[in-house]
Amino acid sequence: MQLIRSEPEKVKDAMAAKGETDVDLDQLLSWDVDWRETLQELEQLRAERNTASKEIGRRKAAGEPADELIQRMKQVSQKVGALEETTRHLEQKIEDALLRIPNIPHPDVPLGASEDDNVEVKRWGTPRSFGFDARPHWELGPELGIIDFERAARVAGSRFTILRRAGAHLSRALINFMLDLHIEEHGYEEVYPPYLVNRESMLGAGQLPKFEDDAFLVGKQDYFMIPTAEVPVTNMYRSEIIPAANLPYKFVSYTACFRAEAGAAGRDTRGMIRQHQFDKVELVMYTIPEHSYAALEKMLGHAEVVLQRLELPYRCLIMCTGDMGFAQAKKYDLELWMPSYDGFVEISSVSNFEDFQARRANLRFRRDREAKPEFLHTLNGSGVAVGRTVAAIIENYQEKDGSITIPQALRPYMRGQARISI
RNA sequence: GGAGAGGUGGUCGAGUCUGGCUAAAGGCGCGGCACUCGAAAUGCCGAGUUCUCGCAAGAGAACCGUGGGUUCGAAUCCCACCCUCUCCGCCA
Repeated sequence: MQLIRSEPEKVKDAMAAKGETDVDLDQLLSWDVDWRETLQELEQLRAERNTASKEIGRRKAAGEPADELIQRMKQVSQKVGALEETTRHLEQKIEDALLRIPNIPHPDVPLGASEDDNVEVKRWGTPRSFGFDARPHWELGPELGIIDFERAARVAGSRFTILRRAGAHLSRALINFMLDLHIEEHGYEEVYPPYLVNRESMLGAGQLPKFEDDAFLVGKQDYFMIPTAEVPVTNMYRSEIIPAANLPYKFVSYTACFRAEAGAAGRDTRGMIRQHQFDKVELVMYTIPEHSYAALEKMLGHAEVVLQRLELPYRCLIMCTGDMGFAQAKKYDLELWMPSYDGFVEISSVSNFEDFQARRANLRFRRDREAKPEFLHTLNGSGVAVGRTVAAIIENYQEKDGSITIPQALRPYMRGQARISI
């Protein structure tokens, strides 16, 4: 709010860059003025009431009459009540508007309206030339008996997958491989959080109020199924004040993720690219503000190592203002080469949220004992999405006879198995 | 699910019956100072958060799990909800 008061133009520019039109800033500013005016009046009346109440207490103790003062305070209290009502009303409107204002993009981020304006910053590996007709994972998987789409549809519906035998094993191997890599080589702490979270956590991570339709809401308890481990993990320290000496926190978390994919009807309907449920190994960091951009580059590197060890060709994009999302200040996407798409498919996105989530979730740190609490910065990145990696391995490592070679790095996690065949 | 107990500051813990003098005793922990060659022990002093007004010094308001209510006035009384603990039942 302070930023909006002092630099409304900057916020307006940011909203324009992200294509957000939800909030009328001038309206918001005028509510703010009203709020401060009524608040002043309210506080003055409360102060009056407080002193009078003390006086009443004193008089009663001394046996002096206080009826006339009490009568007067009745009036004052009534006014206080009315003013409290109006401030509360204004606060709610202001709060609601504030929650719908997007994060301000970092100055480095390219301006743009859509994914066409994203900038490719890196390409690693070369897509293999097969020398035969490469086939999609949604054919190879069922043929090998390692993916079962039909029965998944029977059991749950569309956009669900059943992995079987070597498919399930491959997925489990990937999870363990990624976790071990980030824990042992990159120094992350492993976290296994709840899959159901309360509304406050969704708000804190910036999923609400804007993206309520994308989440699954469970039961009458107001539990949301997590769309990513980012939600529980960035909320772990909600409303705590962390000593700066403890930072950065680096967490790696494997969870299933659940998404309604409400806006994606008809897209990626074949295969296991876009699912209501998928597995993901997620990286989350809490840093002090000066360190967050260096941490972003490091985290991006950590995600890249996964793909490099698996020897899967990928590219890295920096997302433009219009495509990067509501809560992020700067975001990279990693995209894997997917033969069936004859193109790249997102496998990881690594973002700096600066203090956007920290403000919502009230995540603070203290530089030293005397210092005032400040908001810290949060980052997260996929390290990486498991289901899509399974699909990419099947497609990129397929052989002419329809079998799948298992990447070297995964074999220790597959009891040495080198090939999946019928 | 049944029965009971409880949620107070960094932490432990009083205060709640009997509403006002309570930002809230006391202990521990923390910071500073004194004593000491240094340390321990001891003594003294100091530390909450958010918001509003103000250039500032400062003034004021709110906060005792959350939200309502009663009252001139609520940590304290009433209602609802959330959470924790103990016992019983059920359960992977």
